[in-house]
Amino acid sequence: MGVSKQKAVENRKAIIAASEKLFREHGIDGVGLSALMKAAGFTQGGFYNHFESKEALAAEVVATAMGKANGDLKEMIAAPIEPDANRLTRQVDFYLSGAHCSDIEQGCAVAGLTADVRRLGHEAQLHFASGLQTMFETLAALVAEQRAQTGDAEDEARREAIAFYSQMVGALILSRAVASADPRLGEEILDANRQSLLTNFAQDAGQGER
Amino acid sequence: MGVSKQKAVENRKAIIAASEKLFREHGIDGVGLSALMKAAGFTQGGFYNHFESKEALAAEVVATAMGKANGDLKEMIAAPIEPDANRLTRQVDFYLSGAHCSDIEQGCAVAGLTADVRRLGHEAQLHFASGLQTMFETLAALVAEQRAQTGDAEDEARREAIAFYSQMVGALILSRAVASADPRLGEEILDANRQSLLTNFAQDAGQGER
DNA sequence: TGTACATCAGTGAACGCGCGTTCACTGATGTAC
DNA sequence: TGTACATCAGTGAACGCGCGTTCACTGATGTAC
Repeated sequence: MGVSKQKAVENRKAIIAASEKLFREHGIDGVGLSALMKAAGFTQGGFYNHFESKEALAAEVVATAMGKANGDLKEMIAAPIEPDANRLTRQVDFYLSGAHCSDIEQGCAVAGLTADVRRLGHEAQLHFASGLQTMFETLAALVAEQRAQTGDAEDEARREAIAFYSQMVGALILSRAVASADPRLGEEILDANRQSLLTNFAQDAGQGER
Repeated sequence: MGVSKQKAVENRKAIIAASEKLFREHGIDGVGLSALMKAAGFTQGGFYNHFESKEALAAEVVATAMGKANGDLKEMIAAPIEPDANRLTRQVDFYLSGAHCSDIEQGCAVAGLTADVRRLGHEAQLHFASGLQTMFETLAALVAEQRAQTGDAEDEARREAIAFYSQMVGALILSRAVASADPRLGEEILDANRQSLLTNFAQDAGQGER
């Protein structure tokens, strides 16, 4: 009831943030507007002061989630690292850790949203696709750097980056799908993929492709 | 209005079959019972003659879908093959084909259901996990056969099978997620993974895995 | 084999409920003079 | 700087709608005699 413009902008962000968590956990069809608004600390009627529809909110949620994921990745890459450490290895270890796997609300946005994106509106799908492009570009640079021989095979680096990321996402999603019914299998999936990824991408610097 | 027992059993199966397609396409929260029954050729009231609840139906759908997927895979493996052909290669080519990618309703049940399983009831999750176990076992045998040296490294074959399948599923799901918004990216994801999988799993028979 | 009756798959209307969305109302914020 | 008024974020009740589920009813199937 009477709120400064600045506060209104903050509140809008709070709705998006709360929605992202709930969407990831329960799916977009799995939460109602009243639950979203309540989680953000408001009553449901105010929703339409900020968004045109639930679908419009979903599009913004996807956009900010992808932006954040890309930001996090770039930050991690920019951070200093011990000279003999391997960034891809570190990325694998983090991504396929039990902690990341069980933290659906705050973990990787791609893994948390991929399954639902297909059923969202066009705008949300565009944001997702463009966010994924950025992610592949960042990872491709990382792979190229890892391979030392930067110049020659940019396409190859991108292909590897895509395959690398696809496997990570697949592993995480499968592991989460069985985590409750068969926790041991869930961990086994993470372990097997960690080992495979390290062997195929992170360690054999530029050796065995093709 | 009076139906033989045999016909009733058939009708029940028809409901499960129709539900599987609709669940995969729209998610379990995305279709109502009236749509499910209508797709199977009935009116909605009859649903509870066959199932205790929507959740119970979902559990049966997951069970039959996983059973069918495992049956298909085993059948494919049992089929004769030219002496120099590679079953894993053939599997990759099929799985990551554009046709399979766009056929969500009839394609791989795991890829079509994985994302929703986490939000289903316990029974459905159990069926999914046990179906996935079977799939891994079948694939591990295939990998072991491929590696020629069957005896020594059963664990290794299973690990590779899990990683192999995780990457395939991840690729398919990511590709589907962007297929509408960015079809070229969707195809690129399939291509990059196909190449990666062939390099890492199907071709270098028993060479580079520790 | 024929008749009488119980069963139960399928129908279609109805139930309460929560959904996404709309609306009249409020009052502090921000603006005009 | 002070006063008067428009704005608009937030409230809470209401809307129609489709959901999952229930129910009385139907009539061919299957059973008992």
